[in-house]
Amino acid sequence: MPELPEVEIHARNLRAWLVGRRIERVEVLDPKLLDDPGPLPLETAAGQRVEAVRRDAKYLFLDLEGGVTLVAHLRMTGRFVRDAYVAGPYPKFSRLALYLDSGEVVRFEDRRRFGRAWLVPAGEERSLPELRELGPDALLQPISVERLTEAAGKTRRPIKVLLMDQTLLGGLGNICVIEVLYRARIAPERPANSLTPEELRRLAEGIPLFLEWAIEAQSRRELIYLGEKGAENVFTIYRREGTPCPTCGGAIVYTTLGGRGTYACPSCQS
DNA sequence: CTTATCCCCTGCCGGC
DNA sequence: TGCCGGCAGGGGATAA
Repeated sequence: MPELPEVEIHARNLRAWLVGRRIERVEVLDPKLLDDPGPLPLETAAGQRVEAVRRDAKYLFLDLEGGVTLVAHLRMTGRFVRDAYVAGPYPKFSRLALYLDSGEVVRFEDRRRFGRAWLVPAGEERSLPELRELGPDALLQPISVERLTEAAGKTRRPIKVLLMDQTLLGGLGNICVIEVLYRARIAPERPANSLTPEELRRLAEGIPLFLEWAIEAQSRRELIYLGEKGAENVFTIYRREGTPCPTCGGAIVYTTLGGRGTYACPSCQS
């Protein structure tokens, strides 16, 4: 269930696998992937060489030589994998297959089928309705204290909900926000307009630092999403209800906020 | 306009 | 063991 760090790791993998390779054939294995259709049929990508792979927020972009870009979002359970070509049925949950001139296949797997892909003319990815209001990338264009202060001052929404709003800044999801708020010692339910200048400064500075850390931490082994077999929880408080806070030793508590599971240390975060 | 709730899907886990 | 509710790191649509 990827957020910016996991999507960034995907971008690095895809860059190594795809740049300079030609996509010989495109096979859409689950039409649900195209439920919200883009301007061009995905199969148009066939025969084209991959020039670059980019990431913006939680979106991936494959720039192809023919002046088109394949845009993908992993949603909750999507992932790209690479295999040597073998004949026979696809592994379960395969939604898209890109056959490469190297004899390899890059597949998109997605258990819950929320993932989406679109093909757009180069430079026009922002014309997709979903990307039209997307805010600046949380890592590549870190939010300034001034902009965060301005946005926070305008709303009583909990700060956790505000930070997950992709129109303010793109890339943070449930885990990132939980961990960033813990590091900044701010309670998730605090109304955004109640934060002090010092707290807003800690937050703005802490976001890119956490993202860098999370990318590094999760690059160290194979990327397996939490909840799947073999997953390792590298995070400090996420999914650690009842375990001792590493700072004060008190118990981490679980609540819900905006319909999402939330973890916090009530004595360290206020 | 903002904010809260529901929905899309499927698998897994814990409790009974 | 079997069933069932609850939950899951996404975002959009809809209702208030």
